[in-house]
Amino acid sequence: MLTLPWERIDDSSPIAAKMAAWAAREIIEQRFAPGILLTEAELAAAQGASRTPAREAMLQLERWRLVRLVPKKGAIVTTVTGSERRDLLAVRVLFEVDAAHALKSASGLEPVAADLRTLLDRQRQALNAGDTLGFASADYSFHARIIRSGGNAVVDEMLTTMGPRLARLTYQAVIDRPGSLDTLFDEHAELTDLAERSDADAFGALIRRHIDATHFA
Amino acid sequence: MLTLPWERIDDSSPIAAKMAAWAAREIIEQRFAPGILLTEAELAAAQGASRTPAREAMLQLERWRLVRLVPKKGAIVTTVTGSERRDLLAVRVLFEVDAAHALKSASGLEPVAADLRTLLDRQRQALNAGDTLGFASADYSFHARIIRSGGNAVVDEMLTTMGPRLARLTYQAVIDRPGSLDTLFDEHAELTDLAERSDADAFGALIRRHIDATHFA
DNA sequence: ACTAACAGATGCATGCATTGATAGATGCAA
DNA sequence: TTGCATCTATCAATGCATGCATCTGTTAGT
Repeated sequence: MLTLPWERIDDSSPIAAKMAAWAAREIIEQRFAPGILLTEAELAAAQGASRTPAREAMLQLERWRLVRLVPKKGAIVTTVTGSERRDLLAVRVLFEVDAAHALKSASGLEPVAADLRTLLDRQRQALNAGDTLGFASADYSFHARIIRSGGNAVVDEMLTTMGPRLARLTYQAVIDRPGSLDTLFDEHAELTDLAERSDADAFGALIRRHIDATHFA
Repeated sequence: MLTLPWERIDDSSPIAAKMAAWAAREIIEQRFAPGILLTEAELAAAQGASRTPAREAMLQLERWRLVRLVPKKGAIVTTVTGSERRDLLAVRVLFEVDAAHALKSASGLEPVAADLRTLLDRQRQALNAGDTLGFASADYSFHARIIRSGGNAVVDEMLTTMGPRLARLTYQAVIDRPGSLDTLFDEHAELTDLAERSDADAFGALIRRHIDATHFA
């Protein structure tokens, strides 16, 4: 279903994957603050494992751009800058619009609509429960569902890589500007409506406006 | 300059990076054939190092999708499928068209044109010298220069990740259909011309046609 | 201010346990 | 007796732990 790392970890997952998912959540939920230095030894100790999987987890975290690896020094938790937000969301919207375009000349939006409705509900439930990370995850899944419908495997891979970063953005949007959530919900609902009516052009146009309203208001 | 891995390795690079770059070339130049099984020990022995950096290199190779990592078994060199080609180039063209669009409303195409001319020469020289990988690398740089001009850091990252895969595609196009190179050259030259004339619309349109002609003829 | 020693962290090597595949042996049925 | 399925022992490769060397930033001392 193209979910976020911490949603697909179970007990049998490799330790490295567990540690990466755990650390990603720590960073996104700001228990590891931007700027602080993480070490392999710390990570290993925190998870009761050795440095080897910890190192592997560090590489993952760097791939997700949640930390910046400084040779012979450590891993510094990154700050979400304005330009990162802009660039990241520009790519997401690029993928979304492209997927919407692909859908128009293919199977249509109907198969997607039901899933979007479900994911929208999940978002609302998470928010009501005060589960900010759950909300961010559901928001990611909502957009991922649209993009995935384009059927491009390479796009899928890239979106998966972007996942934790996108979740981090949404998490911060919820924390920093809770008022923007109403708009977000309205637009997601509208997107779902348009999907149900298979209006791909309006769908694409709304996606563009949606980004601006939610993250750059 | 946004180059390929084996172009930015020097003696002081980490062993893991060296091994990954070396193995990537072995795969792209088909000394490691699709389907064969690579092991960490092999890689380590071939480079006179231990398994630890070899493992790290394996993770890179998997990220580049040059191998598929099978747990407790090894790394299988992937095959370039038709769908991979389609999806990969679809993403490249998506980035290119977007970059061209961004340029139109920004600084214009002129600053890019000179670089494209240089890279086009590099392609021709590599081909004359029978340096197929050099040709593929220059081709990548040509497209990368266009995309990078869009100024989106996230796009840059993704393109970098795609680099070895794109080089592999071009390498195989040269090997399999050398006749297609004339078309490729003509179109790259035409793109350069359009860039010099700052005709962004024609530029974008030609990019789309270019992909089809080179890789799906 | 400059230098030198120190401490902490990575980079890399290596050893051990675990696991998945495979070849060979074994037993049973036709 | 031969063919086939199954079971087992072995082996190769990873997953992980750990130890040592190297490098970098810092701090104490002159």
